[in-house]
Amino acid sequence: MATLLTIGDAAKESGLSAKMIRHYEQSGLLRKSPRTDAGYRLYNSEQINQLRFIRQARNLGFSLHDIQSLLELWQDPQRESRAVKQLAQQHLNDIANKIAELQHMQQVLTALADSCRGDGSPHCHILQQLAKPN
Amino acid sequence: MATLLTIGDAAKESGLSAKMIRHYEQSGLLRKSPRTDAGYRLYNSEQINQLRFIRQARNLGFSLHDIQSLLELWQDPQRESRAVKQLAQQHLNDIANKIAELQHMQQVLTALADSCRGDGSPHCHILQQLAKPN
DNA sequence: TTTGACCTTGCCATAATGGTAAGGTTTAAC
DNA sequence: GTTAAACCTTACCATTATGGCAAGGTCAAA
Repeated sequence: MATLLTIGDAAKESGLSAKMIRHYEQSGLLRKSPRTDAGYRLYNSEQINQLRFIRQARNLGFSLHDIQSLLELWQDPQRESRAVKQLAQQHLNDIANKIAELQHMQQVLTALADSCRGDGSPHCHILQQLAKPN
Repeated sequence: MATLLTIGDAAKESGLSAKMIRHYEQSGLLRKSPRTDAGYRLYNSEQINQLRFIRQARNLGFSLHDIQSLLELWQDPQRESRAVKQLAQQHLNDIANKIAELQHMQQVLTALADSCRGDGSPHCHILQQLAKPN
């Protein structure tokens, strides 16, 4: 009783959009799914799981490139968890870098905004600072 | 003695790439610069300042769209600092949201990574979690 | 049989930046 | 004076992940 879903239902089940599922297939992240005679894609529960896997990895900010690796590791019974952890660690590194970058912007811009009256007068420290030769 | 710089020197002075300067011009952020007979773009010091302004705003993470507004405000003696501050505040909001999102990823992924041995065995809590129906 | 809700592919758009290619120009050196 | 290096020009393509639209085929229910 392998229930087969069309792409719209697969999308609902997985939380991805049908558009993206097609895109993942076309970009090689997913194997080509079987089709009905009319050409409709069909997904079984194993593939739905795979779609969920992708969605959850996307939610953690992994790139599709990394997700390809994660999928391969997932499906490889011989994998070493070392490899997975390394991907995660690398991604955590990227995340930390981005956070730091954003926090720096936040800090500088907050200081500028705090020193801008924000009233009807043209004087504005923010613009002044942006205009500095620095 | 209005010193005129070609785009390469303007790039060095401003910290932007020549490529981007052309792009900003073409996308309407900058007015078309005067050219030599041979068609080379020329920049005076006022324009160099404008380029620096753009670079500094980019460093704070403002979008080119916002920078267009900032430039217009900068050049408008009648501006109200209110408008500038509002742009800044909005951007700070976006920044805070992005940081929160990244921190959430960081938190979840850190917990997962911590519970993965990262050794030679295939068992991996990260993959397990990603594969969960949830 | 009709109609609405699906599905298909293909193309375009986003945001900001980089690369490359083919070709003209200027400058400095020989 | 010619040549070579270092510029400049435009135009096109690529990136990342996602969405939109259009034109057209299909399926199910009324």
